[in-house]
Amino acid sequence: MLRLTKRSEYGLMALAFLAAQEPGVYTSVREIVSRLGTPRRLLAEVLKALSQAKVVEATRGPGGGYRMRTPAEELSLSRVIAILEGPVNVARCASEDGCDFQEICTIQEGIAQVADRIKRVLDGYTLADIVRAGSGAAPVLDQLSDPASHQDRSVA
Amino acid sequence: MLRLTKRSEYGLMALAFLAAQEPGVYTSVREIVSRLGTPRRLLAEVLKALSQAKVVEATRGPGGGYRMRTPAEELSLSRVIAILEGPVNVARCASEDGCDFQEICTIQEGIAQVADRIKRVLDGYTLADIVRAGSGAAPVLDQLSDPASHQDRSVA
DNA sequence: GTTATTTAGCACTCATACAGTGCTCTTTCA
DNA sequence: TGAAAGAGCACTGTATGAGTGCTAAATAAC
Repeated sequence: MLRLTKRSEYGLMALAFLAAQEPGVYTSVREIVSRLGTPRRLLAEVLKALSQAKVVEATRGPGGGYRMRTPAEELSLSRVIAILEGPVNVARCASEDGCDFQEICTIQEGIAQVADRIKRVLDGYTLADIVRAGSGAAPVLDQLSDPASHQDRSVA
Repeated sequence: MLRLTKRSEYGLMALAFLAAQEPGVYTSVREIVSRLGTPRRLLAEVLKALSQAKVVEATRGPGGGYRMRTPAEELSLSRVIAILEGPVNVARCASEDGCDFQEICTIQEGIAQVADRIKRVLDGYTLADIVRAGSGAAPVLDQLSDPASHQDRSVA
């Protein structure tokens, strides 16, 4: 259905929040949840996953919590999504499993291209870009690679 | 999960097949299925939907079936997907319903940008492009707008 | 060392939507 | 009139997403 899961959304929200904190400071799940209003346990799981993937780091006990580990500028959207909902496979065709119709399917190549292009969009966006966009500024890579600006072939 | 549904895949396969037939000739579901190996009833539903959306046209009775109505060059991927699985909303944030965290969410803008960019990729790809790719050729718009070629910031 | 705080680990439930199928009706051509 | 083909209708099973409860282990403060 070509949509991000809540896990990814919550994860990105939490990461944006953590990235905005004082560097080095730990913020607890309780505190993040009280700000964002997301389901507590779910966010905890998301953060745990991000912690295991070394995107954030955790400390237990009073005063503990999470803080950024990977700089926002180096954290791609595709990485976050891969951690929270598995690797991005826009089409089964393009996935490792391969498609069931390999022999006769004429769209495989084309779909793979599309999937690849979407993948690259996600690769190209960093957490920093996401946050930046929220503050009004345009993401860094717009000038390099926005297909939109060149493209008016839309039919829909 | 950021993936196309089978409906879309089957639909695109069938459309590619129809687009490759003699212009004007009707091809029955039975025949398409016998070639593609997709589940019969499911493909029938998909084609019915495409017919109602005037992408293909149908005739009943012996010798009947489906044929293209919208030229492959004018049929965008996003249109097909919209018909077969509803409008593309990469993130709920970006959807019409709006997100539940509007007040505090700092990633909304950024996500909307990403969603928009993905949407444009899908807008920009036509059935003709998909088919072309399968025959070895590069899609028409690669030279205009492939972000990939400019972009090596991938972290993942 | 006891206590409070906080992450870690584990498994289950509920809701949604995707995938697939059976049967009958209507249209159309031979 | 009969056979072929799409149209209409609704249901079932499965996967995955979303959300929750409880307990254990670590750590800091007292």
